Amino acid sequence: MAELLHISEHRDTKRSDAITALARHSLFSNMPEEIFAEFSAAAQLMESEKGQMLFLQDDPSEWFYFVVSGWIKLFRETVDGGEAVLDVLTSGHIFGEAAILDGGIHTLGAAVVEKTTLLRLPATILKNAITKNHTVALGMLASVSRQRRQQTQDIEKLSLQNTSQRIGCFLLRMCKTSDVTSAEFKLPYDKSLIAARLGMQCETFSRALNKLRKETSITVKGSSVGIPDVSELASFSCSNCSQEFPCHDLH
Amino acid sequence: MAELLHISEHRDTKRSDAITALARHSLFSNMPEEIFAEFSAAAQLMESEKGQMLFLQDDPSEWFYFVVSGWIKLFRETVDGGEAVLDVLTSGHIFGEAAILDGGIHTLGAAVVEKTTLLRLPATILKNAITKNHTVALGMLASVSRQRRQQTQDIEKLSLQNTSQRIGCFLLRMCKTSDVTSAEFKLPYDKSLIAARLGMQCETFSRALNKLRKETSITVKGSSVGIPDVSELASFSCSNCSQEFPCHDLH
DNA sequence: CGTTGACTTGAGTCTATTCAAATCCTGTGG
DNA sequence: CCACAGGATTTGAATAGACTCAAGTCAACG
Repeated sequence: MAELLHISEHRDTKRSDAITALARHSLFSNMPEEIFAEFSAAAQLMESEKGQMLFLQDDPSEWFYFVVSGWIKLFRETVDGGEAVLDVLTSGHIFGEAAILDGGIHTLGAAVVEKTTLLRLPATILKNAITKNHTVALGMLASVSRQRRQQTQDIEKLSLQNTSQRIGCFLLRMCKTSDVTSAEFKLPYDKSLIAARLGMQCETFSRALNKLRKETSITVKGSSVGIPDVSELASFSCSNCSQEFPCHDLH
Repeated sequence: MAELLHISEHRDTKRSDAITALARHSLFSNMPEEIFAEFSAAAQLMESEKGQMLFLQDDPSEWFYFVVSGWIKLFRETVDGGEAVLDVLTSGHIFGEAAILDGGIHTLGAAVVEKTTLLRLPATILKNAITKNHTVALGMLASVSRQRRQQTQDIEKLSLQNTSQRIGCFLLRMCKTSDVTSAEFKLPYDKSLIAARLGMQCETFSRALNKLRKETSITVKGSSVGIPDVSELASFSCSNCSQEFPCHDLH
């Protein structure tokens, strides 16, 4: 029993840490305490393994989720097997909440990309909170607006940039601050998933990354990327962007 | 003076008709009367000619607009001359309002596509109304959500459908009701603009439309389109869609 | 050490683009 | 009412970009 107790204590710690993180999310941070308490009481900590489907497009929405750690992809699947990856999310982001505004039906599917810890929250609480409380409605409005801006950018990029440029912009978004001149980092998830997120095949990704390596001074070794001259990469990638570097990450 | 008076009376009639139409828009229809009165008092009737720019991307947002009649395109322009058309709007739609949620800066440009009558409304009134009034905030939330759904669909289509299929879906959306078996109509605006809206060149549009004509039973003569068998066109176009026909028009 | 999955490379193909030229349409001035 | 200029649309030819399928390489893991 001691062992179980210990595990349970550990789990409780994890859960309360997760709720602390949840409280920092912009949708929750301005929320009246008594409403946040509802979410906090109902939140369920979940550990999910790679490949698990959390919901599918057209499912009725019962829950929405907060990512504590790990990676989640949002996607749409077509009748004949195609898949479009609309977004890939990690710690600090919520997903599935938009269904509340879409007639209670998910417009995207969500799947676990690698071992992920989530908080699962009842959609009804959020739905009621939006209806009842002005502050929550404004928070939701800000959240949906951010998504709209992000999608606007994605459409622009799909329409106007070639594959190398899209990869270049993706790499630039990995550079945390906007005023760095050089950067080194690891790719956040599999190349094949990055390819899907950018709307290309993985073979095309591989070749386009090679082209980017030839035409700029970036280095790539496995998942390690070096960008010795950020502005050089920006001028290669963003000539077909409407925005100056940096293409802010709009999450 | 009689003539002037007559014109002025005519103009007043047009303006009040426009305001009646405005009142039917979902953002305004549930609004408290006293708030709607503010919009109604401030609304300015505008006649705009083809080519006029209403605002550009990155402009500070002072106004938003309601389309009384005509056509408006929303677009982004890149550094080196490319343009992505994000949407094309007509009677009954508003645009430019999203800037209120984007830091007061327009994320898209707006241009008149053909002679258009607009109501111009001060952004500050809407901004204040959203802040002050819960119902207005909920209306705005519904409006932004609709845009988000629409963009999600656009991204899916850009990622997964070829040019002929995208045109096919566009034609299907022209069929007003979802249960028709056949339809005849005129294209709503220039083919070159449809091409841009669907993310392709006009030459490509022309060829892809020919292909669609060869592979389905649709007829095209100038801007007149006949669809003798809607379900046939749907099965050609929507095999790469995640949704069953009809791809609802989400405006 | 072999297996598995991720990634890369090669070859061929297809789709959409570019540039150029022809054709169609429409509004306008005569 | 007609001829015509200018824009819209179509067509042709060549090209470029991305995709598919197949094969090979690499690295992690049991």
